[in-house]
Amino acid sequence: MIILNLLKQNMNINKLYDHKLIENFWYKYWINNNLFKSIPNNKIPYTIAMPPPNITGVLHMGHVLNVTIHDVLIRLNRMKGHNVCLIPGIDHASISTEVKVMQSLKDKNIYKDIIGREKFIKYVYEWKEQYGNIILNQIKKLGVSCDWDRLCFTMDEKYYNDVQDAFIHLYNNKFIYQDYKMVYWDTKSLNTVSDEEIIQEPCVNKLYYIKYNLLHSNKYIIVATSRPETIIGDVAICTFIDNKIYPTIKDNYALIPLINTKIPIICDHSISSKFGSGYVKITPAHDFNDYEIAKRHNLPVKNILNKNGTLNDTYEPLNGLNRFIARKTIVDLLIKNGHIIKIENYKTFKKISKRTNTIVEPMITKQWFVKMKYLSSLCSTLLDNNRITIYPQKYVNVYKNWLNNIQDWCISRQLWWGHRIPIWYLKNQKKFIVAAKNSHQAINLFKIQYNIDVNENNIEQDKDVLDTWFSSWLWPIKIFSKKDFQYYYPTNIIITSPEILFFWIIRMIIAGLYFCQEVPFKKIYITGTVRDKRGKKMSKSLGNSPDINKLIEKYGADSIRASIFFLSKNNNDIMFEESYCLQAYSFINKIWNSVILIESLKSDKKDEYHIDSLKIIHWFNSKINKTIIDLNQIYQNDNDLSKSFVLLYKIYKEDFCSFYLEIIKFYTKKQYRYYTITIKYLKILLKMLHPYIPFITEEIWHKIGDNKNLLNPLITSNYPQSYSNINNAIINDMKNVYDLLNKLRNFKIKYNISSNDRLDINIKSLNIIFYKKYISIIKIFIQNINNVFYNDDSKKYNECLMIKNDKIYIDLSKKNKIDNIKNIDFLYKKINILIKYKESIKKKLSNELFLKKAPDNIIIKEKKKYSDISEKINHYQLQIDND
RNA sequence: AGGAGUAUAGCUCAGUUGGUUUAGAGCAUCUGUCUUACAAACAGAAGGUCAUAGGUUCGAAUCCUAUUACUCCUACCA
Repeated sequence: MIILNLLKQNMNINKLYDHKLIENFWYKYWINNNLFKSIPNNKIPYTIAMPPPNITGVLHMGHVLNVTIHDVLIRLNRMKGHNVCLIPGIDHASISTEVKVMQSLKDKNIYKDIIGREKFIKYVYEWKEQYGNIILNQIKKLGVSCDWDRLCFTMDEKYYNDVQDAFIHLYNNKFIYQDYKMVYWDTKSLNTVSDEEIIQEPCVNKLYYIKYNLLHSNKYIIVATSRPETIIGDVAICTFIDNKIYPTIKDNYALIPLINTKIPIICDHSISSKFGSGYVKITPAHDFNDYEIAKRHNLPVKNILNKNGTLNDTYEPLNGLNRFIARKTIVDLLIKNGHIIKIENYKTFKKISKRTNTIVEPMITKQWFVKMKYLSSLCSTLLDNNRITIYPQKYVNVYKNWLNNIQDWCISRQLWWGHRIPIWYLKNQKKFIVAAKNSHQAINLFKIQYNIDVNENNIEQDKDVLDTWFSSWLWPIKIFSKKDFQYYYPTNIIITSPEILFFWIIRMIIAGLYFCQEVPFKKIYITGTVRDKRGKKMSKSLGNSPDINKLIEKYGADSIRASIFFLSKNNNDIMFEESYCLQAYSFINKIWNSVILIESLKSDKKDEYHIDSLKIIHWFNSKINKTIIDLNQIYQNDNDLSKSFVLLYKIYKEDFCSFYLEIIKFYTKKQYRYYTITIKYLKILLKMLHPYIPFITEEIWHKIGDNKNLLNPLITSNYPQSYSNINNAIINDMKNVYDLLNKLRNFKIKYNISSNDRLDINIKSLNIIFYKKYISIIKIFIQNINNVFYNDDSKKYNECLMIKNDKIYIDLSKKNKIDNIKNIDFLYKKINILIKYKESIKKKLSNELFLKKAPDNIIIKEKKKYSDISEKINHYQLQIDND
């Protein structure tokens, strides 16, 4: 048998769909014929600015999801006659790029601090040339129809300029200010470090319980700390809110051990009663949480560390000591003076700089901020006025929550790769500041604003660069030329993942409103997150995303795109596993094979239909029109692309292949011709499927009918409109035919009826017309049916099927009867279920309150149900009795 | 710690304003079938106390409250 299979496969090998060949061909064709290109014209535009992936990126499943949704919407709207424009881009990604390039330079023994800023930037550009396009090529492989001529990079000259303009504009309008912020500091490289450059390692640390005496009493309080050397920087003692002892000590002061400085005792909601002693020392200069508390309580900030990690002169015995040696020294002193009550071990994390392997130190630094209060108020009414809609709805609350709690935005980063902050200082006199794009402008401004004459040599530009988001928040407003902006802006939709709703989406809206007085997009479409089978988010760093190139190679881009929609239901998270591609792959295979069948229907003869087959043609006509309408409804309402794709999957696989084609195939054998009408339906189906699976549909489009010319590709064809009325009666009829078929197939299996058996049946029904109309179709699927009698009382065989209230008697006299006991068991099981159901309805109907309060139509329905069920039970009971 | 979300078949999810549903799909499972487009196919079967506990109602998977578990975002662990 296996050999036979192999033989068959080999014979059909040229019939197999070769996705690699076909996908490459069509992408090239689309590009070469400028079919993705968009130029302003008199059509209505449909524009999407694609979220620019990082240049450090490699395509992972999350991108595939995002990018595919983009392309489906774009292809759909292109076919619907819009002037569509999908703008691709890449993001310079300051931090991750700088870290990545530093890493690669480190292997060559090159260090950025040694080679200097200019040379380093040169290396970054070299790196970008080499690796920056990987992700774009992968996007192309997926078939995404971007206008590649509009490719935009956040470090392009024009974009760079725009970012600087935005900063200067905000600065001149007093939205940008300088303030202190706590950041992590690398004491060895003397630089700030970002979260991405920090490794967290679990470790066991010591927790010291230290006695602080009170000033106006002989009591004391115990404070737990892991960093005893910082007690000399204490400015307060803090306890939790419900501490019952607090009222008795709140007007008192605590004395710092050894140095005996008096500090106030406060309480704050951020302190937990469960950890440590319930009292915390507040050292604002050296701890993130303490810094926040100090700000809330107006406490001073007392720095005790030098930038290289040694202690300063706050307390003479520790002056100049390394922070870890200082800890030992002060612990010894505290023990000697009886201030240490106990020392405990506890599990925590230490944060280590990837650059130098030293433990990082919280440090207060001067940074640039954007005032957000007024800016965020610009978007407060957008949702209520429907200027922007969010899909799915569940993110509306998240959006509002973010907007209400928005904090000022720290936009400076101590890096070299990125947009350099356009601020100029007078050397050695930092209080003279101007915002300017270049030294030339700066010199002028110093003269105008401060009346100071300066030259290139005594001014300097701020060394830091801007947060990457400060460039990407301008994305939708700065990717167009001035002329194009009028035409394309605002864009129609933004498609993105939930985690950057705050970082990016809200900020883009703010920028759009502030700089252009118009929202940047009308709809926010939030996709799910792609996870692996264990629920972990798929990402590069975890390495749990499958290699997309390999997946495309194996299954084809169409399959990968389709599987996204099989999985992404309701925009929920996707648990991805490679095996899920198989369903989509077999669907593609199915489509290809169905076309082989359809092409075999081709004939020179004039079309001529068998009278019975017209029903199926009319039915499919209604069905396809209904699908067109249903799809349009989905596209108009919420763009739940998974729902629409599954609808298409079902009509193609179940209605078209399993039903329509099976019947057509049957009549074709009898020399009737159905090619033209079938091609008409196929074309409509291809059009509707094209946005999801563009390659195979385009290929088939050119292989069928009279369409064998490349001048009329599917990608730019017109999207199908509903063209005739929907006959709901026939759709309903066919559903009943389907039910009947199921019952008969069941019956066949139960009674072990072989395909050679020919059986007579007698149908007793009030609706004989229905059976007479469709019996020819039923016979195609159930070839066992021999003579059919209607309401013939002389023919009442024992075996009987109940369908609704119709009875279909089947003569099994020519056939061995099946095992009676088994059959009776089955019938009893059925009766039991029905009796249970009957009871529940009886209970309902005998409930007076139900009869009094429930609406009439419900009561009538329940009564009808009751009588129907009673009859069914009787019917089954009768069968048992007869056996 | 704050905010949001989810809980329905082995898995991924539907389930319209509470009553046409005896809670449905698709995968996976099991059974049957080489059938001239497709065995990566076709046909069939089995599988569920709708997370738990209360409440509202004539009637709850659906509305309300509490609990539990998980996920995400933000901020963190003295």
